[in-house]
Amino acid sequence: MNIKQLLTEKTLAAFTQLGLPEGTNPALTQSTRVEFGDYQINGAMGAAKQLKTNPRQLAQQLVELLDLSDLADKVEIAGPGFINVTLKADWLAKQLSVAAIDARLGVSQNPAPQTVVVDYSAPNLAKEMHVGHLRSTIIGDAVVRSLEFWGDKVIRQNHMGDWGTQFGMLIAHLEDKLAEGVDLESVALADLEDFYRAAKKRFDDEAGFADKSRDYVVKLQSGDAHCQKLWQLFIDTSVKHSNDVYQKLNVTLTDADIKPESAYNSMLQPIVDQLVEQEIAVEDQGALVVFLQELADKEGNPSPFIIQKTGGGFLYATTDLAACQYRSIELGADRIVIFTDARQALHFKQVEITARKAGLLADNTRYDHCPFGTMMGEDGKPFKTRTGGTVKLAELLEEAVVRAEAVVKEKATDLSDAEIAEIARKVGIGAVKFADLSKNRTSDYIFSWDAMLSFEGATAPYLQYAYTRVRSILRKADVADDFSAAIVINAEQEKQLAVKLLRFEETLQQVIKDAQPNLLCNYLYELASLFMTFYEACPILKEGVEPAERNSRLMLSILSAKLLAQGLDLLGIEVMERM
RNA sequence: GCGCCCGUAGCUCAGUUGGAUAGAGCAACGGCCUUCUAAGCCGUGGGUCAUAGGUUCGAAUCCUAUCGGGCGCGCCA
Repeated sequence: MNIKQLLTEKTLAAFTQLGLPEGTNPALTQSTRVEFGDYQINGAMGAAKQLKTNPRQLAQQLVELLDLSDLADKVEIAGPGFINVTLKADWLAKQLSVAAIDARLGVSQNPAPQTVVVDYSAPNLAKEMHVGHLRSTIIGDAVVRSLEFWGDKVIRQNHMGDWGTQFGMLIAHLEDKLAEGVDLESVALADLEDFYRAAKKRFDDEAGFADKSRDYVVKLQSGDAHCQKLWQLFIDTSVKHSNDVYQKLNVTLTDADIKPESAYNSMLQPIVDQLVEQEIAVEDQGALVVFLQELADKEGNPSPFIIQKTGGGFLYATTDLAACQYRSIELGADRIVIFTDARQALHFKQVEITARKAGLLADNTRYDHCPFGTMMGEDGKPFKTRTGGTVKLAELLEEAVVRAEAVVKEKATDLSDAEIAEIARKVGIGAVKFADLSKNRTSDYIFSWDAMLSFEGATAPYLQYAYTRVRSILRKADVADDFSAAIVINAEQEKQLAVKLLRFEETLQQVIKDAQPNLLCNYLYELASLFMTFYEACPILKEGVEPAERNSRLMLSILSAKLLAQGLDLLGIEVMERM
């Protein structure tokens, strides 16, 4: 059930009857204030402007043509030409009855499933995952889950960085460590960050090490068996580390989704040759460059895009072009969605333009680079820890669980240690994820331990708590999930909750269209908040509640619980029976 | 120098394709637990939407300029 879509269709039909030009925007939105009803049609004003007629008169004509008698009990014209629609309680109740017993909770079936390639997480395997990787990983995963719930075919792509120049340095260092007889797992690669730092120090300070490193990159990329073997050891360990983090984060990525940079190796030379052949790339100062007039500055200087270095080396530009071809042509993607930070915006514009010119990206493949801001410290400057490093993601997650456990222990007295540990894990991880997922800004964002680990207010624990409150009632009432009863909406709190419950699909559509899970976070918070208000105001199992009212409210509670759990699951946040 | 993103309450942020009186949370203050879990609920205060122009019935949203922040601009990814 998508009320907005339903009303939009009806409004458009009335527009057509009025003889308005096709494509006139009905501008139908959720009402901004309760006293304006549930939905408002703002399109009459825009249309009147085009036709140079009186907006209120046009709105009047529109209202006469609009037949909303089955679902609305008020359709009023207000102000300069707003049309306010107030939904009928009976109609809402009927829709809710359907949704409550529906496996998809009232969300319609995707009429035209698409193949969507989603590129997210993409850690650099030379280093340990740090907090900067959080956004791409969990936003991407939330969008993936949403797309799959809607019914699209999703192909996850973890574009891991495993082929860069740092690997020469790491392999050289690893070789020396192994020669010293150091155990690989427990010592050498136990802490990837330390290992990287040690290698980097030698690269900067130790005579001959830098040359050896560069030599090893060339050997690695040209297929030297020894280098590849060492490299593989390193990659395996690093991937294992990433998998640990994914598991802790409740992220759906698996080894099957890994399509690292190295996987495109054999495609690079042919693509470069093709671009030269097509005269898209030209030689300039020894390198092969694509000059993009589309991104020229004011003076008309085209934007340069290097696809092959002097000396024949490839760059990430080349790899990303190969990824375009693989995803668009080979996988047949209708849409490619890439989650990286905003610093790469220009790069991906260059990739798209070049790939389209060269036919590496089909015309009917939509290419969405979804950027997000750079992470800043609490002082508003680029984020660094006191020691100048980064906060490890694994460390943040551990801290979250520890802090959550302290709170759970304080609040809950009748839970076993095992239950406490489980709740702390879900609450802690959920809090970290929700704190990040609920922000939309494409601008820079501030990393703060306290904000990340807050359990009060608009946080995951608030939503989880709302869920446990409903479950507690349902346990007490001893009703099954398929409990069915007539829904009657009387109280204002019931009405507000009812409308919100029926807006899940609207929200889901928006999340998918814009690749913005924060809209789902907002929705779920509002849903939980309205449930809390309903819970406080409308007794269910207390004495004096008529059976019909009790059962109706139980129905609202059941659907609230199901939607909260489903919505949180799309965000990769777990719920629990009690906390 | 050129380009991209951004500037909303003390702090962190929402604000749907331009809509009515700009909303939450935190912090502050005042209420609410003998009754469905107080990680909660109800209420109060707090804003020249960076600044100045412009477009129009209507601008936080669109355009221009200025100031401020971040980032990017050829052989790292």
